[in-house]
Amino acid sequence: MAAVLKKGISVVLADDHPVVRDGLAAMVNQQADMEVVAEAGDGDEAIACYERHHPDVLVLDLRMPKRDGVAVVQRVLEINPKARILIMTTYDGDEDIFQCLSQGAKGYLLKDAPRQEILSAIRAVSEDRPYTSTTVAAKALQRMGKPSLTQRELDVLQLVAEGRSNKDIARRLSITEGTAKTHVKAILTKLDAISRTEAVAVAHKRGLIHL
Amino acid sequence: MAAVLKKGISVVLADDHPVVRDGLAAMVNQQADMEVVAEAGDGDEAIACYERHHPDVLVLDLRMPKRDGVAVVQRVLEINPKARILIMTTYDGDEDIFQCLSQGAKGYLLKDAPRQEILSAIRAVSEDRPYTSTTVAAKALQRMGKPSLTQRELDVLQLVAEGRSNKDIARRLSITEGTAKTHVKAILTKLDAISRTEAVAVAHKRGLIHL
DNA sequence: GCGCTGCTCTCTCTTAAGAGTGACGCCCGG
DNA sequence: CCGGGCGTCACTCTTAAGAGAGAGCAGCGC
Repeated sequence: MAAVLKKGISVVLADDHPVVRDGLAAMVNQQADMEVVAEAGDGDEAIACYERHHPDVLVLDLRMPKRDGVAVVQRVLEINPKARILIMTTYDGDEDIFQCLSQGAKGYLLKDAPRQEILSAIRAVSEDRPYTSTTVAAKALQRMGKPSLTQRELDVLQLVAEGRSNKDIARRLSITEGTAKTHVKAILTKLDAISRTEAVAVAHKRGLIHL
Repeated sequence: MAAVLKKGISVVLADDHPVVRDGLAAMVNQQADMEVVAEAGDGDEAIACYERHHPDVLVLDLRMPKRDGVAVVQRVLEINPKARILIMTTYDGDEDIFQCLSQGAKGYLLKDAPRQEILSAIRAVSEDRPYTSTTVAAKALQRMGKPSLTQRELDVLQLVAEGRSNKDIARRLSITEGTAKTHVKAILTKLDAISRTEAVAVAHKRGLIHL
C-alpha cells in the first residue's frame, strides 16, 4: 500500500504553450500534495515523458504539434492501460474530446476553468475517479442521439470545408461526381444542414473538422 | 529620471484563462525588474484595471468575453493615448491583430512563444519600443497588397459563413437578392475564391471571421 | 464641380448544387 | 443465410450559385 510516499501526486504536463505549462506548474507545485515531475511541448515528448516518469496523472492538451491529443491518449494507454489522463483544451465543441473519453481518458477540462476546478480535477483523476466538467457533460448529452458520420463522409466533409466542388472532390477521392454528391447529401442530412456551407459551419461548431 | 524606483515595470494582465494568467504572473514576478499589479478576466475588467493602476504595460489577450481585444485597445488609448499595450493571442492569422497594431498597440505576441521572447517583448514595450514577433511580421508582409473587404462585405461574409443562402442574406440585411449576389461576387473576387464555401475557408484562415 | 468608392439594383446565361429515388456488391454480425 | 450498413454508381428535376455587364445614387476628397 504505502499511501502518500514523498509528495503525493506526481504530474506530467503536456501543452505546446510555455505560458500554460508555467501556469499549471505554478498552481500544482503550490499544493502540498502534488508535484510536477516533467513537462512536454508536443505529442512525442508527452509520450516520452510518460514512459520515463510514469506519473500518477498526465495532463494533456488536445491540440499539439507532432502528434495530437487523441493519438497520445491511444499510445499512452497502450503502454499502460491504467494510465490516468486528464484532457485539457480550449474548445468545448470538439469531437476529439468524446473520442478521448470513450478511449479511456479519465477526465476532461476546459482551459478557462478556475484554479480550484483544475486542482480538484487532477485530484479526482489521480484517485482514478472520472472527472467531467459540467459544460462537457452538457455537450455530451447534446451529442447523444445525433447521427455520427462515417470515415468516408468525414473525408468528403474535409474537402467540402476546404471549398472544393463536388467534381473536385470526386477527382481527389477517385470516385464519380455522383458518388461525391451522395456523400454530401448524407452529410447534409446527418448534420441537419441545407447547404454545404451550412454543413461546414455546423461541422466546425461540433469540432468535426479543424480549420 | 529616477530609473528603477521600486520594482521597475508594472504590468496588468488581461486574459480569460486563469491558467494563462497564472503562467504569465509566475514568469513576470520571477523577474527582478517587473511586477504584476493586477489581473483581469474579461474586457471590461481589463479597462477598469488599466484605469485604476495605470501600469507601464498592459498585456492583452485578443479573444475575451464581454469586450474583445480590439475594443479594449480603442478604449484604453482613449484614456491614455500613450498607453503601452502588448497583444497576446493564440492565432496567427487574425485580422484583428493588424487592426490593433495600426490603432496603436505597441507589440504583438503568440501564446506559444517561449518565456524569453515574452519577457523581452514586455521589456521592449515598457520602453515604448515596438515589438513584433517574426511570425507576425511575416504575416503582415503577406497581407500587404491584398484587397480589404468593406464593412458591408464583412456583414455578408459573416452570414455566408453561417451557411445562409443569398436570399436569406438579402432578407436579413434588407436588400435584394441581386445585391446580395453582387456583394458575394465582390467577396469571391477579393478573396480569390471560386465558391462561397472556399471564400469561408479563406476568410477563416485570414481571421476575417470567427466561428 | 469632378472623380472615386461603396452600396444598391437589374438584366442574361451557364453551371453547380441539392432533392428524390433506385440499385448493386461487400462485409459483418445475428 | 440473411438483414443492414456502407460505399459505389446512375438517373431526373428544381433551384441556387456564380459569371458578365451595366447603371443609378450617395458621400467624400480635391
